[in-house]
Amino acid sequence: MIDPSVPLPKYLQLRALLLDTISRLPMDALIPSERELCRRFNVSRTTVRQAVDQLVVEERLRRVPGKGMVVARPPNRFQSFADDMHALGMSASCVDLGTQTIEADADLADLLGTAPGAPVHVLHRLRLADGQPMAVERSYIPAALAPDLFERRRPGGSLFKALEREFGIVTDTGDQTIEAGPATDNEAEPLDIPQGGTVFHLRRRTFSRGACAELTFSTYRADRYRIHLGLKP
Amino acid sequence: MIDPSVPLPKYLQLRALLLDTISRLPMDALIPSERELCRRFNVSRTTVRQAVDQLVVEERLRRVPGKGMVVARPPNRFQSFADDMHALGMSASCVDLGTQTIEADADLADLLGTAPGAPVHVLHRLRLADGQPMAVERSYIPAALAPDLFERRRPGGSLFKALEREFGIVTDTGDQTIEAGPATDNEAEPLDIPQGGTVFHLRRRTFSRGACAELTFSTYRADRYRIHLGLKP
DNA sequence: AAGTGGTCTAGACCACTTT
DNA sequence: AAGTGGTCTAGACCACTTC
Repeated sequence: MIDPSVPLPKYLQLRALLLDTISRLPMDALIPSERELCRRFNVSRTTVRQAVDQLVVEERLRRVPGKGMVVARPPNRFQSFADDMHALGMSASCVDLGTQTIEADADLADLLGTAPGAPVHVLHRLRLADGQPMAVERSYIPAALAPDLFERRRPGGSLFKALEREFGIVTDTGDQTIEAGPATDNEAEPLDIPQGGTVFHLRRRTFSRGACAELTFSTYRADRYRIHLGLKP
Repeated sequence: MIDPSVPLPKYLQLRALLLDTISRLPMDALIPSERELCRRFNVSRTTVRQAVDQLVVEERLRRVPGKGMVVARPPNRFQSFADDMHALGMSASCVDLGTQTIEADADLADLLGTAPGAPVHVLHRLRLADGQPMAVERSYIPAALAPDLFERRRPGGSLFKALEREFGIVTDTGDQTIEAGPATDNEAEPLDIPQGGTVFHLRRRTFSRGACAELTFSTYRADRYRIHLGLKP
């Protein structure tokens, strides 16, 4: 199970094994005790605690003194559109408006951190909440990270889930800029709002292990949408 | 220095001592080595590492293998308006438009987590960037937390700094909602924009040890302002 | 009473940087 | 060569929960 000869430290090997176990378990499930893990993997308790500590920081496990360790809710993944709408009590749906694969120009390459001219997948979508238009989105994904994305992706499904399940890309950080202003005619039409109506312009990048995995420009109807953020120092 | 009889664990006592040291040191300063701290405070290396580990997670310290431990940049405090503007390359200033102390109505009490009728300080400010109006803000602070806030606060100075320095209130979490829409006449006038110009409406709450310390409604000119966010899962 | 996580000790060897 | 952080061991006692 744990190979002392492998260059990866024992506690990280153990963490990976625990993560695999956790992912198959329901929330609040009790996992084996620290001392039991020591016996089972033949490592010291310090090593077990080092592995567990990290999972606790990552909010995958909770310690319960006197009881044991239980599986915690998955950490806040980046808000998918569907989750976002459900939190507001609305149903979410999505219409694909088109896909293509282009070569990155200088600006796009700069934002994605790829070489200029590198192939990039583009996904154009209309987001609906309770059946009414809420946003239009244009997503860019470096083709090197997900070569046959459009063949493997379930149309209308979550882009994040496809990246994670089909290509093993788990996003870990991101950045976002938010602007507001009047909609252009091109934007107003699919959103079903008057020309010049107020919209949010969002630009979001999400990163996986230091590389930009996804760049999305969204235009949200400001009359229907409100952004909620939790802040941590 | 470290008292084994006190109920607080040694590693937390040590963490507090280190935090005090760190706060007086410039960024990238080298602090004593782990083994030196063991000798100096007469604790085991495990205990030292436990204290340091926490400060590393909190981004107050960085470890440099082979070198030592250095003071890291202070963690992202909540963006003060001044910091926000400086990041955009603009100078920031502030004009106090008035202060008063009121009794919380039901809505305000709900948002602040105080009892209805509890006294609340209100601070009304105009924010300027490069000398031009950028935002108007209305801040509410439970008077119980900062009784003589208006006597002790430096006019035009940072509210957060005053709460921290004068009342020991350090904010640890927060939430924020962002809307966009046309400005009302009341808002447009001090911001020096046309009636109906696009503005951001921000509502931010910051918490200190579980209690709301501050509630601020801001109206930002959308033609000059852009929101930047770092995202973590 | 037995088991759990929480804290703590006193060592050890490694890869790395500095001198 | 000396010092540093990174990893690891094999114990220990405590407060707590469960039986």
